Amino acid sequence: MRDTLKKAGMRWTKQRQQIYDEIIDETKHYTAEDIHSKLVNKKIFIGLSTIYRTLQLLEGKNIVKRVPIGKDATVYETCEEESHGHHHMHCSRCGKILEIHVDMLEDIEKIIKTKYDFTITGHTVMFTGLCSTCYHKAESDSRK
Amino acid sequence: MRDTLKKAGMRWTKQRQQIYDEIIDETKHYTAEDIHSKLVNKKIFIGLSTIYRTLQLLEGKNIVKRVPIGKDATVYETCEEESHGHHHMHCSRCGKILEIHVDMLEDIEKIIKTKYDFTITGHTVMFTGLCSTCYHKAESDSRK
DNA sequence: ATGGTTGCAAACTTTTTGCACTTCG
DNA sequence: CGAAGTGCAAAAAGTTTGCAACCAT
Repeated sequence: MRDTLKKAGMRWTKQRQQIYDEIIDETKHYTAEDIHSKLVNKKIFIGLSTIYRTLQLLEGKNIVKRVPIGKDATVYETCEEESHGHHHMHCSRCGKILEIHVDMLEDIEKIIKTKYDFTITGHTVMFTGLCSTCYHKAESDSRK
Repeated sequence: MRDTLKKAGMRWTKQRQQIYDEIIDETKHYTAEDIHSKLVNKKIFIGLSTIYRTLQLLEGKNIVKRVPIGKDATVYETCEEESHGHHHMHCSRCGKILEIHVDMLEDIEKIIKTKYDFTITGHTVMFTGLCSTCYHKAESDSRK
């Protein structure tokens, strides 16, 4: 990331390093607010606007990407190095987000390239439904 | 839609009818604002908040669904009756949204049910990349 | 030195909410 | 009639922006 930014003539600042530290080991999803409060907990004070600006920057550089979760704030996740990674399942009852690790889109992407001449650089898949727990709860609710 | 709402003990009002008329024949995407201004153009005045409330309601009833497009406002589309329908491709250069009509997730959904016991009721797929036009433009740009 | 970067506060946008009034059933 | 729905205006919530000070290179 440091090199990517430098190559683009941008600077590697203390703030960017600190944001980077927050999101790099992160397998989870986060909003600008999330990062801000995690830093505040560590007594590190960075302006919220800096975080917004940094996330936008990193999105443009394909270091983070938005995930279509959360109807209020913009949720991001750190892009994975290898291949295409995981997908999401969103339980419409409890709101939980689960990750799926199933290889699935490789073949489809080839078809799309052939059929539509669209060059794919990334994708987001979100399944909606009921997680195991909620599915069973919903069943027993309906028996009442 | 009328029956769906009535069954849930909700009322079929003039406003809901008018919003319904706007979105039903719609193959496109729309925001609350879009619907509002289309109605205003037809000299129909409905409070914006009513539209927000209605869209939320319809989302819960699976009549419309959000699509992860547009970083500013919430974009919806009307759910399709049959099967699972289409998916989206978002060109990161020109911003155009293209629709893909490729059957793809049926098999994967079965796998997910078995592997994760997650009951899928819908899904959203968004591919990011370059459309044919932009891909060729980008190529020639890099030769300059 | 110089131009990208930050912090702060103010501005903006989108979405939500309280409440009195209206309307469907 | 009574409960659900609407409109309006005010409030929230999230995000962006202008600008002076700051600091990597």
